[in-house]
Amino acid sequence: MANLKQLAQSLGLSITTVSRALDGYADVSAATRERVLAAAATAGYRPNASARRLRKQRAELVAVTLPSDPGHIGPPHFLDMLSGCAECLAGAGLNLVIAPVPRGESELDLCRRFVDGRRVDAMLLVRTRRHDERVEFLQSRGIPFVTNGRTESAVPHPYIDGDGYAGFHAATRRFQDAGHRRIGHIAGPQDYYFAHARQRGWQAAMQEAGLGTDLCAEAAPTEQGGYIAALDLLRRPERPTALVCATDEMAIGALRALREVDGGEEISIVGHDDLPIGAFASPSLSTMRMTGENLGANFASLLLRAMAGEPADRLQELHAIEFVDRDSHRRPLRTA
Amino acid sequence: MANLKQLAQSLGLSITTVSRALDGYADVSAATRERVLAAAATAGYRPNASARRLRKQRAELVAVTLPSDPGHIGPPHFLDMLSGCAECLAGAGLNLVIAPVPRGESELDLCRRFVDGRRVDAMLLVRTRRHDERVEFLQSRGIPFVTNGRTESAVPHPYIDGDGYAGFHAATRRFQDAGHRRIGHIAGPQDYYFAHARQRGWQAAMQEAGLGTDLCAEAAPTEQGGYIAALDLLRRPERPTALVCATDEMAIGALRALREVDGGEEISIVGHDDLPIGAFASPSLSTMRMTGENLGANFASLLLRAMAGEPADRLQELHAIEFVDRDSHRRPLRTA
DNA sequence: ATTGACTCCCAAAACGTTTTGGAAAATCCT
DNA sequence: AGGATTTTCCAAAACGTTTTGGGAGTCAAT
Repeated sequence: MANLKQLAQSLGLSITTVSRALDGYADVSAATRERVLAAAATAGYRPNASARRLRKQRAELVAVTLPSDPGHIGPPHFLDMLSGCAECLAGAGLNLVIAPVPRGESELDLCRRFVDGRRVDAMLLVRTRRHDERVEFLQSRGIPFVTNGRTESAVPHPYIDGDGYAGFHAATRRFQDAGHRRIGHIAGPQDYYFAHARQRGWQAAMQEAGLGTDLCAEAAPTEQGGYIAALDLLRRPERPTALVCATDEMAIGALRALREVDGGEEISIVGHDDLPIGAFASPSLSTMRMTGENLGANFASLLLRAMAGEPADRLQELHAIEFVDRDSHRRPLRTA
Repeated sequence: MANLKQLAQSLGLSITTVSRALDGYADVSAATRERVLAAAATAGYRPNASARRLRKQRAELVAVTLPSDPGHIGPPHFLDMLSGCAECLAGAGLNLVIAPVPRGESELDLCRRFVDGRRVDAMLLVRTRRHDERVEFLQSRGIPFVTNGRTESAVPHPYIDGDGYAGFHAATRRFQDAGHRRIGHIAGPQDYYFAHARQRGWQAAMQEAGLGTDLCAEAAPTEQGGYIAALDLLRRPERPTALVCATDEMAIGALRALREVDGGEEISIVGHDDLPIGAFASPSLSTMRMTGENLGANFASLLLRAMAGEPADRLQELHAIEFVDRDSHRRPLRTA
């Protein structure tokens, strides 16, 4: 309610002493500290955030930019991740602001506004592109940041990511072991790193097995995109017997295509992300997920370490992918 | 890059004049304004946010509390709403911080921290409860806020909400008109206002038609909750022929139950929220949605008006619900 | 009595902006 | 020419905190 001056006045102490008492400095006697603490509690005193920020030259804020490009803002569990992240940051006195890109402005402009206006102490980047200009900008400014997803940047930066290449390689291999030879890939936009890595994983596994890599369709990372891409693949002369989809959302769209096309229910399919809703799809969606608990908290603690000055190359976490087996990946393969 | 003092020095002007030139005051000559603007542009000057906030006694921040209760944080499209909201607020110079409730702390404590520490100028509340202590607290502090969802608070407060009562009443009526008599309701937690309103809508329609209201099951507002509730209703001796579900997520869970139970595919079902994924469910999910474009922007502009001092009773928006017809609500009714 | 160490406290500066309350210079009106 | 008015600028205060650089006292050792 009140400010430091009033509190000090009511106690007959100086502002300095009250401030230091509250901050637990040693050069305040135990007796006065008690007195100050009690008075602060009954007055409901909270230091004015703006004043502290100005004095300490720290905004106590972290921004995460939200892409607003392709209809969808990101996977549905994305907010859970942000929430876990914000909670962890709050433990360090930092608040998380979400910064969607306004129309007519680029993601880069947005970063510039936040960084150059000293509105934030650090940034979080999600949905990284293979070549991401935001990364270059933040590196040039020397402001701490962590990305969720890698980039092809020449100079290393902190990131946390799942090993999509290995995951999709393994998933494709698994289909091959089950006897599939025509394994299709429903890919996300290839300028996103995650989409490209997943496609490369599928591609490599096919090539290693001496199989063709033309059963591939790229689309928006949404249910609608997956639906369209699946229809495309199903209409080809050599129709796939199994589908590896870049995301669960795309896989769920593809599932509808499979239901609508004759013989579609014989086609196996697997997604990625482990959306809760996948368990309730028809058939229930087999998928994969990044290992590890609480991605959000992990993301946050990487950022805290980056802010503490730890070098980038020690702040790169690549997590293994694990399978979540349900029904959709093992539909009876009709041996043609 | 630089600050006002350096900029002024390099121009041979006073801090005052530079500041006023940048803010477009009339008492600075056109010539000097040009000069200042040019210098500021090349220097990449952005006013220090903390300093301005301290001086203007405004945090330029708005917080939205995120409930972290029942596994799910909210419907999947929730982040889209927040994003639209944040974008609109940014147009007014306000940033949106997301504030998940840390474990061991109540939503009320969280509000207190933000409000009493002057960390925010206003608050947004979502997932309101019928009796919501956050509302009472914010009212007692006199800080502007808007809720997404109504409450049963005695004193009026700004809100934006869909007319769930009318929507569920109409949906139930519709089933009755199609010949259904045993219409079940899958309800959300009744301490949430939205869940209670929707249940009351169903209940009223049933009573008006002289039908019983015992085909009701309450569960968590998730796919899993809907699944469990549906199984419960399907096991009853007098099984429902149609289901009205509080949310699309619950409806999607219920769809799985219908697939697993004999004769389940004869049961009609409708949800609420118009999740994109509903179009890809099997069968495609009929649903309903609040009318109006861009809920988030609407939410934000209500808040801006509240901050401008407009009285609460002029800031209450109740939007009609419209049907989104797909396949699930008109499955052939076997006339028993 | 002086020195040194230690304890407890405080005045004042600083953070970078916005705003108040003029002051000087130029212009206009009789 | 002299007053009134307008134009253009600025010094200084204020916002509320943290931190710097001591300043009194007290106590023990010299």
